[in-house]
This record gives sequence, structure tokens and C-alpha cells, in this order.
Amino acid sequence: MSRSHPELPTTSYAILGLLAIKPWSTYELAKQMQRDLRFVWPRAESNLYAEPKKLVAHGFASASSEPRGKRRRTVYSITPAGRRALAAWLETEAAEPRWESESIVKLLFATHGSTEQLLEHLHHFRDHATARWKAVAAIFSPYLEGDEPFPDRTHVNALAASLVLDTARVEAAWADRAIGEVQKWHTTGAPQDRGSALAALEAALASGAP
Amino acid sequence: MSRSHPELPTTSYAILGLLAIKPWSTYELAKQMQRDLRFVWPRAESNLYAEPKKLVAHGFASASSEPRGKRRRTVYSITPAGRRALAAWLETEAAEPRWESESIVKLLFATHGSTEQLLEHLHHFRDHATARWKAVAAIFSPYLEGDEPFPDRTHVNALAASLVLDTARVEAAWADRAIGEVQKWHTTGAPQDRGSALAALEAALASGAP
DNA sequence: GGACACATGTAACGGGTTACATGATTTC
DNA sequence: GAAATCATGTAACCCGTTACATGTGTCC
Repeated sequence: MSRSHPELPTTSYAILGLLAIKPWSTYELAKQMQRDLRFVWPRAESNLYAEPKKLVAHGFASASSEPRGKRRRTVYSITPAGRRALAAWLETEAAEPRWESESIVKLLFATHGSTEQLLEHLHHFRDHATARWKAVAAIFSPYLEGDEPFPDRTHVNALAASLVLDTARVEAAWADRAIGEVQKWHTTGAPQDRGSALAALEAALASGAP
Repeated sequence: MSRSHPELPTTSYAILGLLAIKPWSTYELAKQMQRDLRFVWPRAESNLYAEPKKLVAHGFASASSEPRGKRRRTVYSITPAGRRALAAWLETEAAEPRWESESIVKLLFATHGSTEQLLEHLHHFRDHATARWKAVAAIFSPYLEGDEPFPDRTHVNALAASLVLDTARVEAAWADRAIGEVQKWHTTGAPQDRGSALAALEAALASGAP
């Protein structure tokens, strides 16, 4: 697997991958990107409108004007060179995953604030995990009844979805336990009950490396 | 909780939070940031050398030259204004967590590559999760024996550590199952066994919203 | 015919990354 | 004394974000 970096940023390959499924307009691409990739490759929607043009400039996509009702709109299709570029990118070693959570850095420095404040941050974190679970479940529950937009993509989509669901679930479960723990604290300073504070860590370490 | 954005980026508050523990040199700050925050707020080390100066410019830190052996080095300390700024930042609502994984977008478009390639990506993903687990475990295992660098921070550190350990573990477990599944595939195209492909999704959805 | 959501961007700005550079200290 | 590692940055670049701008269908 080659370690040389590809000529385009990952975001471009993501939408190139979408184009490999079928032709779309920029708007559809932006929406689909939000739907399918929001939780694994989050990007602002406004950013995506420039991507198809970049792909065309590289010869990886072609633009055609199609009628839509009384108006025309530009629809992008992948080119053979685009398929080759996508395949070459797949050969390339993936960057390390990256996770950032401001809630958790606030937890780390919560000793300089109140317990109420910390509980708010933890609830916020929990709520986001739950919302993420629900958003993915809403998209993928129909799959189980055979209602899928692209049946020949079901297997990879389902695999990725189950990862996002699993991680969202443990995050929510962790948050619940953390909230329960913090509710026992009188201050955000060093707690009275050291054993309780270390319980979660002990449990997480207990079963050894995965 | 105020929604107005603070005057500095989160990275600056992270190192301000470190300074609230004790004075450090830039080098120590950079190292400590990697040690404690790498998995919740990842930043390139070279970037961190500019941060203390920014804090001084805002009046949130002060620099003093201290002897270290035969040479001098600059050590930064938090100011009262810095502590106020940190507290104000804690009042502020946290940004949503963000997770990005190029491995998973490659999984999503793996239908344009080989199964061997996909397995390599999944192994890479699994290896990173395991490495992350081990890195955190190496830092926090001593805590259980009472060996802690900052005892009055143990409770928050332990909470955050258990989250990272938990998520690393489910990621590794997911990857193992995914590898097992893909090994049954003959091609990356639509699989022969639809039920098997949907099993992980079904299991993830089974117990309902967290 | 006004309001609202849909559809499609653009301009400016900035945080962050990679790559490079260099003196000091320890190790063999 | 050479090599490696520690310690400390700088410069250039770019991806991405926020904030704005505008036409066009649709609903009441």
C-alpha cells in the first residue's frame, strides 16, 4: 500500500466516490455528502460546491447541462480518468483517524468551574451522541426491510453505519455514567471518594488491551 | 450557558488550562499537550510553540526567564486575568464533537477496489484503535496504584481516560467483526450473503436508541 | 404578492499542517 | 568527536469555516 499522498484532498475523493455511483448535481452531491459522510468526514456544505469544478479541472469529472422542469442545471459525471484516480486513491494508505471534542477538554479543566457547569457539558455531549445514533438509525433502519437506495452498496454502508452506531452508543453510555459520578461530587476539586472516581478507569482497563 | 464564541481558539484555552496547573516552558507544554490531549484535541506539536506568546499578548500569561543548568529558558505562568478567561471559557457552550476517519470513507468506496485492499484498511483502523488504547493505558495504569502526577486532577483525568479507552475498544471490536465479514466476501461488490452483511447493522440497531 | 424554503454559490479570513532550520546536550 | 536526540522554533501554504448574497419555486 503506497504511502505517497494523493494529488487531491480527501474531500475531493469523497465526492468523486459519490460520482462513481451515479451522476449528480452539486446540490445533490452536497446533500448526499451530509447524509452519508457527515459522521465520518464532516465538512461544511458551502465548501462542497467548489469540489465538482475542481474535479472537472483535473479531468476526473465532466459537466453536462440537463433540463430540470423549465430550468437547466449542471449535472456532473465521473470520467474514466476519474475512476482510475479513485482506484489509485484507494491504494493509498489512510490518514489516522482524528477525534476532537471540546466538551472533553472542558471536562479536563472543569476543576476551574462549577459542577453544574460540568454537568451541562456532559449532557451536551450525551445529547449529541444520542442525536447521532438516531440520525444514523433513521437512515439505515429501512435497510432491514429491504428499502435501500443503492442495493449494491448496502454491504459497505451497513458496515460503516454499525461502527457509527456502536461508538455513539458507548459515548452515550459513558456520559450517563460520568453524569452519575459527577452528581456525587460536592465540588469540581479533588473528590471525597477516590475509589468511585477511579471506578470507570478501572473498569475500562480491566479486560486488557483489545 | 453562553453560546457566544470566545476570543481565542480552543487550542489556546487548552494550553491555558495546562498553565492553570503549574508554570511550564513551551517545550513542556507541547509535550504535556501531546500526552494529555492528543486523543481529544489533536494538534501538531510545532503549532503549540506560538500559543504561549499569544497568551502573553492577551495578558493571560506572563513569561519569566529561569535558569536551567547553565542555560536559561522561558517559563510561562498564568495570570489572574488568565484564570478569569479560563473560567469564562468554561461557561461557554462546547462545539460539537468531530470525528474523521479516512479509513472509513475508503470502506464506503471500497467497491472500486479489491477485498485485500479493504482488509488492509480495516487492519490499519484496528491497529490504530489498539495503539490508542495502549497509549492511554500506559499513562493511566499507574493511577490505580496511586502513582499520579497531579493527584487533585485524578478524578477528571480518569473520567476522560475511560471514555477514550471505551471508544478505542469498541472500534477495535468493530474492526475485528468487519474483518471477519469481509474475509467471507469474494469481491467488494454486492455480497452473496445479504443477511451476513446486514448482521452488524441489525445488532447495532437492535437495542434501540441509547 | 409576500414569505419561506430550496438551490447555488462567493469572499475573506484564519487556524492548522508540513517541511524546514538550527543550537544545545547527551551518548557511544 | 560524531551521531543522535532534545529543545525551539519559522515560513509558506491551503483546506476549511463563517458570513453573506441572490435567484427561483411554492404556499397561503
